[in-house]
Amino acid sequence: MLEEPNESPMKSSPKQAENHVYSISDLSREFGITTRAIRFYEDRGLLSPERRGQARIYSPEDRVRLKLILRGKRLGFSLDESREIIEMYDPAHGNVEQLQRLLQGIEQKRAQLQQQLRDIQSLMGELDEAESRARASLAKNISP
Amino acid sequence: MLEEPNESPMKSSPKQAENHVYSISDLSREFGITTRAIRFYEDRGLLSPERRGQARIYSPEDRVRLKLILRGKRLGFSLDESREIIEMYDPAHGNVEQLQRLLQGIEQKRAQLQQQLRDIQSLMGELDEAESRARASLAKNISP
DNA sequence: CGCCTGCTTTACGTTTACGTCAACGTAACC
DNA sequence: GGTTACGTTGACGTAAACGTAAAGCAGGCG
Repeated sequence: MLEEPNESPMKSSPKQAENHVYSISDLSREFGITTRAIRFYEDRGLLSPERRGQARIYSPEDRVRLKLILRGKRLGFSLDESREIIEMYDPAHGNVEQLQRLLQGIEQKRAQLQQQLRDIQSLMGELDEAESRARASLAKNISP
Repeated sequence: MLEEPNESPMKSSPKQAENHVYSISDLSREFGITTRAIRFYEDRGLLSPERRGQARIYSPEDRVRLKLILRGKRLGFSLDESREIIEMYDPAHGNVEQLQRLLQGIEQKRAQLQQQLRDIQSLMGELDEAESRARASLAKNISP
């Protein structure tokens, strides 16, 4: 666990409520991924942690971003897609045209998610049927 | 469009209700994928169409399988995963032990789909928030 | 007959998302 | 001061899912 190098034993300058930080292996352990993967996400522009010398130090915000990346992976998104989605959160879009493109992107993602919802619904139903058939077949094979 | 070579002008032997078949380009057009992709799915064991000479001819069942593959892709499944799911449908599992492994696999997939559902729910909510912020920012920028 | 269209196989190339060393830096500790 | 733990930057390797020619066969047609 990465610890703050407190010069004095007192909590130095509690300027913010959360000054918790993570090392790269902290995050790799927590999420069950390799440090290589985390560095790769940084390479692809999805993370940009602070540095203490050479070492990366991750803020709680970085940790949230990582969670969003992994959620995106569970939904089958590419890293580029996840990056786009994450960029939809921060309000770094002053331009009107950009805001409209953002709204368009949001609408697109929403449509995709609705399609995924439909896909999941049908797959769930089909799994139910498959389970029924399997259970019936089991009952027949166990007590013939 | 691939047509049956009817020796006689009469519909020869209507032994089955559906004797519709598809060429590989029929399917590629219908689903907006390349023939290369379809052949690749066959190579990976997801399809096994009949042959008329060298040419592949696809039945309605093959077409359904292809639809299942593409649905799997939308959900972020690998071709191996999609193959496993498709194999859950057909009742080619006589052995009791295999049936139990099948039930296990079904349960696993169900858990994964439920996780995806949760992920989609939260992402949808976050998209709503992002849209609100964008609209607010737009209103501010348009009539300051 | 030659050409076109559609299909085939073979094979090498590409992108994504990392895995896997290698070689090195640094801080702690015994 | 050597070792151990953890970190770093390359650099090369790899699996998945195709893309992209290249070269050839089969049938229809003007």
